[in-house]
Amino acid sequence: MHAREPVTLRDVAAAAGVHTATASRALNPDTRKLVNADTAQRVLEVATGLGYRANPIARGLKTSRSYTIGVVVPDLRNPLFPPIARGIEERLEPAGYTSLLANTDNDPEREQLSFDALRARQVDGYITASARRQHPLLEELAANSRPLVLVNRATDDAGLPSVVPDDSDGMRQAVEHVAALGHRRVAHLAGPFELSTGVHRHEGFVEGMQAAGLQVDRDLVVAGSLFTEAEGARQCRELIERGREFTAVLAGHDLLALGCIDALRDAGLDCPGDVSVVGFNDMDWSARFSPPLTTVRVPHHRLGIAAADLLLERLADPGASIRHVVLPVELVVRGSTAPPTDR
Amino acid sequence: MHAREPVTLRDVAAAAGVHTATASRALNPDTRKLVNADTAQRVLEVATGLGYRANPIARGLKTSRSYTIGVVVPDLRNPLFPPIARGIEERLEPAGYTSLLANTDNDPEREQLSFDALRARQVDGYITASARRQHPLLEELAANSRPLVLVNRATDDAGLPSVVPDDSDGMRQAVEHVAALGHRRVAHLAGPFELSTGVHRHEGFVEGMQAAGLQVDRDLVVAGSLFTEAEGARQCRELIERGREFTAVLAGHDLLALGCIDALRDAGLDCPGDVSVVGFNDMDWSARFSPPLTTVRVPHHRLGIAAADLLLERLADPGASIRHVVLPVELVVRGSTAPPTDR
DNA sequence: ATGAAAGCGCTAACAG
DNA sequence: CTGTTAGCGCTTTCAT
Repeated sequence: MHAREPVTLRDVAAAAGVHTATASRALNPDTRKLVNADTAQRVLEVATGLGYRANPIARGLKTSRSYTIGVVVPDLRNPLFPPIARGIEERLEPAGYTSLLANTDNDPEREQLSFDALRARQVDGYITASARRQHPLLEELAANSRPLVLVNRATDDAGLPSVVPDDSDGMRQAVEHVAALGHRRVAHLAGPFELSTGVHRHEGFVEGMQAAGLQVDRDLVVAGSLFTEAEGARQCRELIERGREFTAVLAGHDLLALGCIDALRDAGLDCPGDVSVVGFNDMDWSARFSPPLTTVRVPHHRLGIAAADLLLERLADPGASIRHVVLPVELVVRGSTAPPTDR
Repeated sequence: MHAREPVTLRDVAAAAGVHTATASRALNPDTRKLVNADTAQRVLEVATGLGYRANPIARGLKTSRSYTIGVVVPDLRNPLFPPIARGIEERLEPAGYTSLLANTDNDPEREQLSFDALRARQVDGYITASARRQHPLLEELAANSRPLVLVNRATDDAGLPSVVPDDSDGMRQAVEHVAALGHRRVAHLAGPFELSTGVHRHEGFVEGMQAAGLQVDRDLVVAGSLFTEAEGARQCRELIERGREFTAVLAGHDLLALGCIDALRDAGLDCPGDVSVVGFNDMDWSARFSPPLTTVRVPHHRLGIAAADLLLERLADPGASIRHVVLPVELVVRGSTAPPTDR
């Protein structure tokens, strides 16, 4: 049986024969010690008996805390983000926080809207995966209101705590792999340079090439503006049109790699027969693709957990020092890479 | 420039030289006509000038409306749900509602928790994709509180509005396809029978077989308990162990189909060479799998939009009749099906 | 048409 | 240890 009308603190207090303030204190673990153990016990029992459920709205009005965390992702359909969101949720729940998810669609206007909506709902903090390297909105947000943690992508300014994968190392591993296979003409399909993932993977590419004693040909680096299959295909077509020879392509994202493989096929080139392709992220099902994708595995779920940890830390102690966590990544070799062949 | 402290209604009223009540009326489109047009105009200008943003928490306390919709999904990593969530969001946003996403992980306990959290946050309505055929929790929720709309999965009881794909028709199309290819020994990997998607697809299988003049062999129907790759593999192994001959497998979900293809391969059977496999949902990237998956396309995004429409309808008129929307689905033939061969 | 005042459910001083 | 009082920001009577 359930009450039709929500039972309020007043109801509990009345039923327990105490004042609402006492009931409030008894119900709140932090203030429970202020009240007689017997009374507290009785209030608790009455509360559960009545099915009392604190109204967080009312509480928030008073405390200006909502026990809600705003999680902002650029696109839920990009397969990296669900596991990140899941990790965040998983870590936040036991701490008593609920997460409110918002999608920005990579659109600055919608992003502004999302943050506004979240702020209006008095979220206690934010975790966002939508950071660009220059991002005044985020800096302003962090300066003027609640704690903010960056996940997956970071800003150039180190003023915001962040949890990111070791992007440059991942790309270095990718270069090392194709270099070991014997590739010398290696191309790079870069992600957007206004994103940390875009630049850091590019840096890793350059460093890796140097470490392998290979030359970076600027004509074999194509900048991208999005992390989508269509963009990967476009970049690959551009690469082909430039007319420079290449036998391996290192993409800054699995979706870029998939689009690239399509464009290669359209141009009559086989992967990995003619060209090896490496992705980045190890998105779900990438082992099932044709060919199975060689890629750099990013621990998205753990990225989410670590970001939630950082936020919880700052929520507990807003003055805590700003930490930057970098999680290791690992190359997963599958079927889209092979030794180069003459063609 | 941004104010450090949020600007409140009081600030606006003071700046406009009116009482808070007047400011409130001017700001709310529904009550604006109660106030002098000039005054209203002035208040509006001052409000935007000051960057005023109504505190929905305070408003909700009074009106018990939060302009937030709770969206409950069983698992964000199941690739159907992000597009559904996206569709919901897309439709809700212009209507002034924000959606709060919660994951249940297919766990009734977490589901209870999610609904509690949502209810506590005074959401104005719910859309859930977590319905089981018998689901007292949902019925109670709908009876006692805010409007609730079911999406993708429905309850047996028609008391709750719902938007679902035409599951039985989809499976009928799948049977027709393999029958036309010449298959006669057709197996079915069913989804959980406590879900509408599970039973309806099974019903469609039986009907389709009859329509094609084919016999349903009970040994060729394997019940499942989850929509995961591991479960699909388990079902497929069970099917093989039963020792009955079959040349086609119709799975109740793409993930089941993927697991099935794995198990087939482990048993030395090729898809589609030895056995044809059809999935259900047309999840993202299913054209890229090896082999590309023949499957039934479900319009997930539109499912979400329609569900949001239904909810908006009930929010506007709680007495409106309960509607049940069924969206058409369409078979997409790719590489996992082929004519049967002797083996 | 607008101001005054009360109150949504809860918590935080402040007394006692 | 517990009751009293006030008030979070807003909406809604009720007056005027």
